[in-house]
Amino acid sequence: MNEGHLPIGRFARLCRLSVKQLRHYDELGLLPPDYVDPDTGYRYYRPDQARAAMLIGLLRSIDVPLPSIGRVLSGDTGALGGVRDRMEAELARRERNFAALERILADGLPRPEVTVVREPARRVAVVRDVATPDRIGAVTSACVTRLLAAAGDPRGLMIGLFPLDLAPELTVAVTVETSEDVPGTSSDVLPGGLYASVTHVGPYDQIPLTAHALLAWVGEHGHTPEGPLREVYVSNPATTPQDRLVTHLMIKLEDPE
Amino acid sequence: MNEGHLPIGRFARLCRLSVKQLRHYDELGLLPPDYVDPDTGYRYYRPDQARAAMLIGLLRSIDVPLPSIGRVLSGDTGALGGVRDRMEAELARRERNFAALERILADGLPRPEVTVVREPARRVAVVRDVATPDRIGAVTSACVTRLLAAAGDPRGLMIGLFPLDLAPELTVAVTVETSEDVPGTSSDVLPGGLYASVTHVGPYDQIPLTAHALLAWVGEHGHTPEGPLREVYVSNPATTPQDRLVTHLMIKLEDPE
DNA sequence: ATGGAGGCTCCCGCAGTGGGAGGGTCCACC
DNA sequence: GGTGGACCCTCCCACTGCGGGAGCCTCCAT
Repeated sequence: MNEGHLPIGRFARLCRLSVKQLRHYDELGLLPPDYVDPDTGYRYYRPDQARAAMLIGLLRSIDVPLPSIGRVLSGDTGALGGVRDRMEAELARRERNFAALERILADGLPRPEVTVVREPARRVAVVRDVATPDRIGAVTSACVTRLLAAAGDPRGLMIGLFPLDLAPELTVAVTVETSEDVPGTSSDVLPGGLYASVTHVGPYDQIPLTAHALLAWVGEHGHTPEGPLREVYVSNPATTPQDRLVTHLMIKLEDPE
Repeated sequence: MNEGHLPIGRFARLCRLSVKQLRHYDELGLLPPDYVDPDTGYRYYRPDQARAAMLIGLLRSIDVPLPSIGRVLSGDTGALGGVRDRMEAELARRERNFAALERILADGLPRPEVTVVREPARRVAVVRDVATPDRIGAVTSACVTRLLAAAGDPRGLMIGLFPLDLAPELTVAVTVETSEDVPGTSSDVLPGGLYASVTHVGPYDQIPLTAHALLAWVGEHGHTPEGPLREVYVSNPATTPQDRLVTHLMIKLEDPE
């Protein structure tokens, strides 16, 4: 221990962290003091450790978890990239949800018109994939692309199928009505019967809001939803502005005995 | 307890929350079940509670704290606005810090050129205000506006003063050199002496990054910073693109004996 | 009547601190 | 060479918003 050493409080002020934080980072091995007095336990830092401390502070300010910070500090150059990707996704999610909140503030809680319709059974070509809840949008559009590639120019509307349980892993499917087998897809029959249906107008990433309202309606009217949620993509997203995209959301009701 | 009642698991699936969450919200009084069996403790929900449950879910998805959600649910119409404001500030902060991270990814940790300069004492007109850490930017520009209004067209550069300790409440000041008293401002003398100085080029909200680097330099060179951080606003933000804004950051060093 | 799904309470754990108790140390000033 | 006050130490508890699991009870369809 020599001249330049700083006790923890002074060092904390220098790098604008709290004493508690520094002790915690020491415990985790993120930023061990240069010297610890074996008798008193006093921590002493070298001033040039401030740079690392400030990097920690910056990364913390964008909510990078401490273990990732550890990886960055120990020279894992790839770690920063991963951090950035996660940040980006997180920011996007925040913005989406923020938009939903704005919508609620403007229009109040959505209570869209729900109708009960009788749907025929439909023979469809299906493309499936497994997604995590935050990647539903991306995986679904990938499925759409694959289905379009396989089925060519479809006559009917495409219908997305999404499980009601938002499990950590869920299988999404995109279908289109067809009379014959389509290579590269599997075939299936969507059951007919009574469906509760609601029309969502607006961007796809605000569908959950309307879907929730539909589920609430189903509950309030004493029905039990059955099977996956259907999304019928009425508009062409390539030619329709986001605000005008029309999607029918439908959920099968239990058969009236 | 009657027909329409749902046990917790079914209700959870309906409104896409976990059983744990519902129990938690019950404990907090956010969403008490319609009926609790006094013998078994079983919770039973009315289907029309799903709408409230989904509102909770939506608000949680944007990280609104449960107590705030409670206020919204109990009809505090102002609460949603407050929520939105906090969300907005939070998003802005994230974006700022994200930009800082991008910068670091691109350029590496900043290690700008620090020089030691001798500054004369300056007689200045001062406008002060108290800010919270996240409102420093706004409060500072308000001070600038007030100072400009009081001092007219200043000859010298404006200098901002910011305490080094980032306390929850801090006093920021904006000054401009003057030879006579300026009504509507207080007068002060900025001490002369040796300063560590660094030039920050870029948006004002990335100043903390460079400021930290300056502090780190000061520490590494065995100095002790003294007094507030100075920011000398060299560019005119009205006519300079953000990326080219030049600001000198300076911190007084202890007097060499 | 029985089995399995689903419910209950209670306790522990997480991350990343803040707060505080209870006690030892350092240092500047007298 | 004291002494007071600032500073440091280690523990422990609290928070938020849940998830996991133990150990037990209840509901309902067969």
